Amino acid sequence: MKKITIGEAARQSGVKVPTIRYYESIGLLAEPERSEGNQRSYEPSHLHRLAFIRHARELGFEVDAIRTLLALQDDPNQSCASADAIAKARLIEVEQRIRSLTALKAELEMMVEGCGHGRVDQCRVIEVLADHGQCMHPHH
Amino acid sequence: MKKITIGEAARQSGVKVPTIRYYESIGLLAEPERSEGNQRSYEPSHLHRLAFIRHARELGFEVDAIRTLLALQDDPNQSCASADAIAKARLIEVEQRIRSLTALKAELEMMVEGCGHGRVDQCRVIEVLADHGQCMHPHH
DNA sequence: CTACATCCTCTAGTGACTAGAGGTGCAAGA
DNA sequence: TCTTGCACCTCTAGTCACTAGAGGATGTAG
Repeated sequence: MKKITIGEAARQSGVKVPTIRYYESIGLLAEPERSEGNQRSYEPSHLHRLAFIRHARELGFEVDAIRTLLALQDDPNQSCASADAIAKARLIEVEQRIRSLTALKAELEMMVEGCGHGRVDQCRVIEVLADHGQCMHPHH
Repeated sequence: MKKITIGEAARQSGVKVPTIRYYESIGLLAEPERSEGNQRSYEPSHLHRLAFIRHARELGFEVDAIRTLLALQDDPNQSCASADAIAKARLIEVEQRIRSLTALKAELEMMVEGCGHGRVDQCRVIEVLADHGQCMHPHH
C-alpha cells in the first residue's frame, strides 16, 4: 500500500491542503484512514477523486454538480443523461458569460480609447460610467 | 425638493433595497437624511450615485475600484490617469477571462458531443473529467 | 534530543450581497 | 377612528468556495 500524507496528496493533486480538508468536511471526498497519531493517510483512490474534483472545478462546475457527477462515476451502469445535462447546462452558462464579457470588453475599450488622458472632467471612463445611456451595448 | 423613499430609489435605479442599505453601510453611498419616522429620504444626487455604482458593478468593477472612481468623479480637476488605469486593468481581466472561458467552452463542447447518451461507463463527460490528460486545451 | 516542518482542530474572515426575524411608519378604505 | 397591509427599520446570519490564523500535536532528520 502506498499511503500518503495530506501534504503529499496536495502536491500530487494540485489541490491545497486546507481545501482537501474542506472537501472532506462537505462530504465531497471520503474520509481517509488515520495514522496512529491521527494524521490522514490517503490512498490512490483519493487521488483520483481529487483529480476529478479539481478538473471539474476548473471547468467551473459547482460543488453540487460535482457531487452528482461523482455519484454517476461510481455507478457506471446508470444512464449518463444526468452527466450530459449537467455538462450542457454548464456549456450554456459559459456561452452566455462569453457573450456578456465580449459586450463588456467592447464597452471598456471604448472607454479606454476615449480617455484623452487629461483631466477627469473630460474623461470618458467616468463619463460613461455616470451615464449608461452612452453605452452602445445592450448587455445589461 | 423631490425626496424619495428607498423603495422608489430602488425602482428608479434598479438597485435592490437591501443592496442600497448595504452600499450605505460600507460607505459607498452617502447616508441620506431621515424622515420624522426615521425613514431614508433620497435626493437626485443619490440616484446619480446609485446609477454610477450600478453601471460600474455591471462592468465588473470591484467595490474598492468603484470607491476610487467615485472619488475621482468628485474632483474633476484631477488627472484621470487613475480612472484610465482602473479601466485598463479591468479590460485586461475581461480579455483574460474571455480567453479562458473560450477554452472551457471548447472542452465542454467536446465532452457533450462525445457523449453517446448511453451508459456512464461510455460517457465522455465523466471520462474527460476523470482524466485531465484527455483535455486538449492547456487552459489550466 | 532538539529543531523544525508538517500535521491536527477550530474559529473567523473574504466579497458582495441575500434572507429572515421582529418590530415601526404610513396611507387608504370602511 | 380603526384597521388592513405594504413599505420601512435594525440586526443577525447565511450564501459560495474557500483562505487565514491560533494554538497545539506529530513525525523526521541530524
